[in-house]
Amino acid sequence: MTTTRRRELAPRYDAAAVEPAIYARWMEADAFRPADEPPPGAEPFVIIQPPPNVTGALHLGHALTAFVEDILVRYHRMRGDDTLWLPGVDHASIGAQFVLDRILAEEGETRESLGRDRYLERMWRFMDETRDIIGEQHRRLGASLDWTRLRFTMDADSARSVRVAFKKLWDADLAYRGEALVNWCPRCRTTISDLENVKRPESGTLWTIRYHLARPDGTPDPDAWISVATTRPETIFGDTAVAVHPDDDRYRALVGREAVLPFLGRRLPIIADTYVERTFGTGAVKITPAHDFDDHEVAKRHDLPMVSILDDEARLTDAAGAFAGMDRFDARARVLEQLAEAGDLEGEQPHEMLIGRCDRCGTIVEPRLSVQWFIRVSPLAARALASVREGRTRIMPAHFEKVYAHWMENIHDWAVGRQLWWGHRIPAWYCPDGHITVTDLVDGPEHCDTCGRPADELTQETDIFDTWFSSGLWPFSTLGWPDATPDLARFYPTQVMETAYEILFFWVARMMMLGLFFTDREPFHTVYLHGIVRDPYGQKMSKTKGNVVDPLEMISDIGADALRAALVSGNAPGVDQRLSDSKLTGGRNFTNKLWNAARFVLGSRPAAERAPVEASLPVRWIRSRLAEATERATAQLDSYDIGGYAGTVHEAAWNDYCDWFLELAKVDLRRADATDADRAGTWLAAAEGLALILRLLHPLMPFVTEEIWDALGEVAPEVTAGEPLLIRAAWPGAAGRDPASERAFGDLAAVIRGIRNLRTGAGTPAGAWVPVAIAPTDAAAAEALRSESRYVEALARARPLTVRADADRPETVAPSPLGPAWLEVGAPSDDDARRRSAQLDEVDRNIDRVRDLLANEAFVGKAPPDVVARERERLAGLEEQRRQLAAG
RNA sequence: GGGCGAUUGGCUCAGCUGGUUAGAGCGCACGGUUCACAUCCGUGAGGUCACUGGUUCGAAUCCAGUAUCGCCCACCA
Repeated sequence: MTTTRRRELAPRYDAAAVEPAIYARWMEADAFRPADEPPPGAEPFVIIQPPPNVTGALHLGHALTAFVEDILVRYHRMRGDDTLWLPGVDHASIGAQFVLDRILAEEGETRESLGRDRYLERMWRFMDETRDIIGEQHRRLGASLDWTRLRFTMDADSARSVRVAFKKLWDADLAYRGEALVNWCPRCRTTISDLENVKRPESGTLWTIRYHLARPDGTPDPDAWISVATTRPETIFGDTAVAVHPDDDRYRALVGREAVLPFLGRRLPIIADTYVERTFGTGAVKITPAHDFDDHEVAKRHDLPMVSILDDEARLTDAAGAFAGMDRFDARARVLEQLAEAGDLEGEQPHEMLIGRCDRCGTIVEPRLSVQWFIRVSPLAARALASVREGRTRIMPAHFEKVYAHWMENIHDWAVGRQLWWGHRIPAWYCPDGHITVTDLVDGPEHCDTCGRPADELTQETDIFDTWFSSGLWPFSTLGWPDATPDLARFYPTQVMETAYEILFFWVARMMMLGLFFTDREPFHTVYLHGIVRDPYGQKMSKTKGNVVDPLEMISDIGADALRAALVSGNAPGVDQRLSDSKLTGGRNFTNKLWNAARFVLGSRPAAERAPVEASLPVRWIRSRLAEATERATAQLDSYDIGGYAGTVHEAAWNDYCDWFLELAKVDLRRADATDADRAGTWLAAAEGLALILRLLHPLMPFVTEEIWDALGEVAPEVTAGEPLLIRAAWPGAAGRDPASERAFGDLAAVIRGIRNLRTGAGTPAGAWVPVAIAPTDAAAAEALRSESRYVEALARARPLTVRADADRPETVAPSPLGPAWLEVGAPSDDDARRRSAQLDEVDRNIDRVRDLLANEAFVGKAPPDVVARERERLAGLEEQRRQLAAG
């Protein structure tokens, strides 16, 4: 005699207590780390985590990224793939400096007061304080990252990858130093990329200013002028020409003459260029080559001088004469004032325009001429584009491939230098003779590559790299590149890059370009882009709007599993989603449902030994249904349809297993005439079903499933295969479909639904037992009804259930494939009659439709045979329904 | 100015390469304190799939155009 073991699950699931304990158990079991050797024959499955910023507090975007990746990783791990999910943290140079500068300000220090070395020391201390925070937050999400491989973009290995990469680019003539116009943030005091220069419409003013024409002696003619329109009068000091459209009759005579620049008296040629819009402003444009991208192009075409007038903090330089030292906006006011006094301010009007602001600090960005390091990207972009065009890397959703292509085709050289301190310093050294030496040696070059001058006469470049340069190497630098490490051989190229579509250009494009150049392989074969998580009204979440949902708060409240279900359900790649309370509640309710189903199963084990027993129809049915769910879920995960997978397992668990199967199982567990073996068999099937559902659900809701698995394993190790940890359990196989049982049970369920329907129509109290009769359509139906009657009775609360001929049936029946069923109680009401006639009408409409379809020779002739056969079958079913409804 | 996407019941969204009577969750109505769960169960109402044409035996799905909304890119100072 064996004793039946039980383990009680708490009446309520306490996520806040369970989740940390489960995570600790996984860590203790070292469950996230791939085996030391790849399992024989196993396919690799590798995701390199997009490294969150070291300064970043966890937001829903991180959470969604982590959830999608964790689902894929847990799934592949269960499948036995050689699975690695590698975590990282990004040093976020400009972002980190922004944060540290604010802290320093509170301490009464500044970047300058500390100087580069002390500033960096301070930064490293700051890093030590903050580096682990984001990882800890990811652990609360349930992210099963291999923490033993945690990487930081500023660690020594990354630094070497960066140096080696840059040296290779330099040697291949893909890195160069040159003068160009760049976006300058006067507050961060660095160059920023086009992508970091965020342009938004703002209201400004368009001023009209008179530039007097030059008389032969070079002095301004008080009676002749050309009026130019500008939104930035302070740039006047940098003007080197005035441009008009070549076909503009108003100005044709002036082309070739000269105007005089106010304040400075510089003579400006009046040139013709098609860049000028005749209809805008006055049709004449002041050309400021050093502070405007368009003007810069014009200047290059016309060989104009370029005069820089702004310093690092956007104060005017000596080039502005008396205005030198003035802030750009103060200067604007003074310039306007003085022009007005001189009578040369002709007019002003409000003007809507695009203003570029620094993505980081919001300061208005200033185009500025400077000498910078660039990456020549066109050859890199060509390869990166071909990889996607030719399908070696797929982007999901697919329409982003067009966006990607468009960007790659119009790409400009990448200004990679940043005038910041926190980051990887560009490994270039200058010799007094002007030679440049680039090296990947950690201590710098031994001598000038060109003239051999010793190292102590060389000076290193002070600029650092754009953060995205080290990020662009991430898929392989994290695995040991440039060394041929075992990890690199084993895990590269990776499989999936999952990230927000917002950083397709920032990051994905750069990884593609650099990955192909350095490794000759696409760094991943699938790019999964997720959308933005918005508030219930479709607004972007932001601190200033106060509509931010904090994932950690949600986790304390409803648990990580619930948040995962809420965020992932119904989510499609590339589509923004609105996160509402009802979704979050839905996630919480689902964990609760699962918990309670498990409580029921664990608590209802009959005190009997397991014995072989013929499986009941519900048991055969649920096995088949779960096999089908497994098949679908597997296909959906294989095709990265995460939302679809969540829907599939949700429906299988809640609808099929809980609402139908467990109710049916109760019938057999509780009926008085069941044998011990029957009960044991039913319970075992329920436990097996639960175990299967736990496996299917584990990637979505790892904590609650793991906790239930633990309890289930104690009670019934035979269904958990003795595997103590669900995270290590095998993903189920999809075999076991049983169409005959599905069909048989489908018929029975139709009878049950029909009777429930009649009850509601008749206003029968839900708890009341009602006598029901059913007239089987044939002998097989009669047999089915008799052998399965107990299920119909219990689920429809129909007792007694009589199976007999329909001689005495009333008009109101519930038609079903097994025959019409009716309540043997009370007299038919008016409602009944209305229902019946509505039902008849609908059936008739459908019969007509299908008959017409089948009478259409074009349909029968051209539609595939299986479609025609299906319609024939449907017609037969409808006609049977009609017979049953009408016979009364 | 270019490009991309969206438009499906009150709300949020699924509906892949065209093939049952277009689905789900929430909300709503009605009925339920049956010993897993009221964070639940059962039943139901509610949609001419934005509009107009076209292709097809068959269109929410493919094509063209229109309208509205959203996003990205871009050199009107």
